[in-house]
Amino acid sequence: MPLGFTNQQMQKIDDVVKIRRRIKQGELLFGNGDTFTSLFAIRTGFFKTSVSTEDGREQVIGFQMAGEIIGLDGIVNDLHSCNAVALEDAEVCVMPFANIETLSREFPELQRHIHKIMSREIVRENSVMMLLGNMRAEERLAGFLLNLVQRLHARGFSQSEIILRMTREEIGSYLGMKLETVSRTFSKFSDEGMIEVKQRYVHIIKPDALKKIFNLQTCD
Amino acid sequence: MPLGFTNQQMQKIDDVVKIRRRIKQGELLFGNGDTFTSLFAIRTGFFKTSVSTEDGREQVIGFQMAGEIIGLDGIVNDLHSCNAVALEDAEVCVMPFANIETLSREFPELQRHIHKIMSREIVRENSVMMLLGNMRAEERLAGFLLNLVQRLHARGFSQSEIILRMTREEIGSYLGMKLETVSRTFSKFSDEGMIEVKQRYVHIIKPDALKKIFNLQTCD
DNA sequence: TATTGTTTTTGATACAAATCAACAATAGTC
DNA sequence: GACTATTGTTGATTTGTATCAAAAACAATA
Repeated sequence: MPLGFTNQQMQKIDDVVKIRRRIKQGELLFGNGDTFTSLFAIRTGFFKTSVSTEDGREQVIGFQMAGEIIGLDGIVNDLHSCNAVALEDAEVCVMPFANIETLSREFPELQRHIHKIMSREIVRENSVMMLLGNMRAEERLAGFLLNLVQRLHARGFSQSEIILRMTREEIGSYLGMKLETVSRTFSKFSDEGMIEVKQRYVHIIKPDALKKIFNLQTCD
Repeated sequence: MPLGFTNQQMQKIDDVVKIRRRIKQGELLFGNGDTFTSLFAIRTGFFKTSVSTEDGREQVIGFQMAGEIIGLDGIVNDLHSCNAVALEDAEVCVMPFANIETLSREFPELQRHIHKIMSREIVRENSVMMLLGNMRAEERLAGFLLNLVQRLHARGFSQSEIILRMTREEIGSYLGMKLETVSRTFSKFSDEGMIEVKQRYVHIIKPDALKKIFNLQTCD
């Protein structure tokens, strides 16, 4: 949340954010078709969001962690159009969107904040489209790992070690590849000494090598 | 624009929208790194938006037509992170975002409208991610054609005939495939009597067959 | 009308990733 | 601890799309 509010203002904002909800691992926070009333701010835990085709194929559209906002998809039609599943026990703030709108008419800083959150999500999805449309398996996985550590590091976790919260299949769905390819690519990075992998544990030994794969795959 | 405003309100809103700008075919409306000040409402013409990797690969992230809003990517960092190029001579309304924010604090309907526009873009990108991550060339092209006629039809154009504004290469970039594959897939649809193609002209003869390819590729 | 450049189509071949399959490692349960 | 289900790894093979290449269609310009 942005700073620069008076105590009275903070009180009003706190009121919007006071309802909490706990979600157990594997549970659905909201699903495709659910009526939309609230955005959710993740306090603790880890989520995946996904959409599905009629014939049952799932596309993971994002992995979200503490401090991130989910549910923005529901605003346009007052219905959610994706599923949000907790990948570990989680707690969220339930923020009724009507209240957010009212408050953000009162507080320009909050209004600006909401706009930035939505714009950030659009920009994020743009780069996922680049990843899915133009990159090869190694580039995708390198980009995925770099993005994940960067976000975890920003939250005070290690710069080089990750415990993955998702399966190979979920990573594959997000990256547009099959779980076997994810596994093989992990093994390849490991064989080349760039990372150390033991199931869900990943240690990034040569971040620069990953960066090189990610953004200049053609050179060198 | 939504209805339900008084004359005085409409006047204020009109003021935000009164600056026009003409963009010739091939010209850039805004580019990656440009400072963001305004959203653009397309009055006439057709745009593509795209992002690029350092090594020069381009990913088309959308094709936009009259009535659609572009520039939302710029809000988060006050910098544009994609390029918007006119694919035919175009005219846009330049809408300074600071004014939009001020006005939308005053008019809840406008505020709601802005939120819906951003949410709609997020939902659109979700379905593009599904397309890029999970679908095969035929499904992608079928989906692309159906989406395009649907949007054109909503604007009063034919339900079955399209003049494409973009090259095979641009379609391919959007759909995550090479121009040759786009061309071959067009030819395949044509051979099967589902569409008639002559360069940029496309006549959709069997929309149901395309729909079948698009959403139940595995069945049948 | 001829000329040049761009876009599109089509064919032959190569390759990255999918698929099919078997097994290993781990987690969860009785 | 044994047993089952889930998840992950690795190998062999297939396949869809990319790549390379050439020609055809079309657009722009002289």
